Amino acid sequence: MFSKACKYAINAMIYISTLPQGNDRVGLKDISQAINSPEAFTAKILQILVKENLLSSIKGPNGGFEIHEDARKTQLYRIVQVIDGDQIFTGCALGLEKCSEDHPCAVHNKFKAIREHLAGMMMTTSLEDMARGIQNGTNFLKI
Amino acid sequence: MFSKACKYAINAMIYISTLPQGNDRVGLKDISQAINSPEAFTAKILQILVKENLLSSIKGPNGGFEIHEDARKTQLYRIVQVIDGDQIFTGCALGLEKCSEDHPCAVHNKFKAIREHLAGMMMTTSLEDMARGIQNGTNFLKI
DNA sequence: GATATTTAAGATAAGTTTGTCCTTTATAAA
DNA sequence: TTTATAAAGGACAAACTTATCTTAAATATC
Repeated sequence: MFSKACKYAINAMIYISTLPQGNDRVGLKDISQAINSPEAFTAKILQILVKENLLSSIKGPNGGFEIHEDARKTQLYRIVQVIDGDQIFTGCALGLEKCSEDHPCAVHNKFKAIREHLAGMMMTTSLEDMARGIQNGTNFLKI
Repeated sequence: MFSKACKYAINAMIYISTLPQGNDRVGLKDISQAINSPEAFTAKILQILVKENLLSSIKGPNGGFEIHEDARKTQLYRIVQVIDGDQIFTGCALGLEKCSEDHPCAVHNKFKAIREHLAGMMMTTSLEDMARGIQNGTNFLKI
């Protein structure tokens, strides 16, 4: 469904969103430990998120990553879009280059519903929402 | 969502299912042309489907691939399972090794619905069903 | 039985994703 | 101003997927 990079991105962003605002600066090491991901690879992914302004970073001692108030409202849809592209939301399930209502692949209609279900859910789910489940111990970021 | 191998497998199986029963033997060349796929790679995928008895093959002159009556009732679910495994139907969306009701990932519940939607659809859709859309020109296998 | 045809199987190559390592840049603190 | 720390960036390596090529095996036709 999602690439590993994308899974790391989502978990990392949710993790940072669980930290108290204003006191949420956290280093790479902590992040990759919290989500059980390879450190250097995670760094690359965070770089992309920083460039896309979904996350901010501070270099130097006591540096790290922070996620600001607005960014905590980021939808999961946006993270997938930035890391994996939106192929999963818009692409043809059977790989036809030009799959459309006028020229539908074999499963076009059946998949439309699923894609819409997925996109809708991802579009209406924010980091904030997900962070809540982690904070109260209902949901988990690793193992 | 699905690997290329899996997309080729589904399209190939649907294509063979569109041919009239009893007169449905078709060669690799025709298949890969009908679904616009690389010939040698398609051959590898068909080999797997033959081994799994979803398809039968005949070597030699006038050889090719055939799909028997029962096999036309094969569900798309089965093809995905054979080519990609059932990770997509059962695996954790965020990559947790042990994601479950008791130890759910951040999106566990929201994804459950989508996975069930997908699995249900794939489980209730057969090659036969899809072949009909191709036969009457409503749906397409390439471009 | 010899020949031609077609799938099976194995080796290998190309491309992509995942992962690591090393150097550079920024910056806080001494 | 120097030093230490942490992210950024580039190069490279490993693993996996996709794709190709060559040889082997099976079989229909002559």
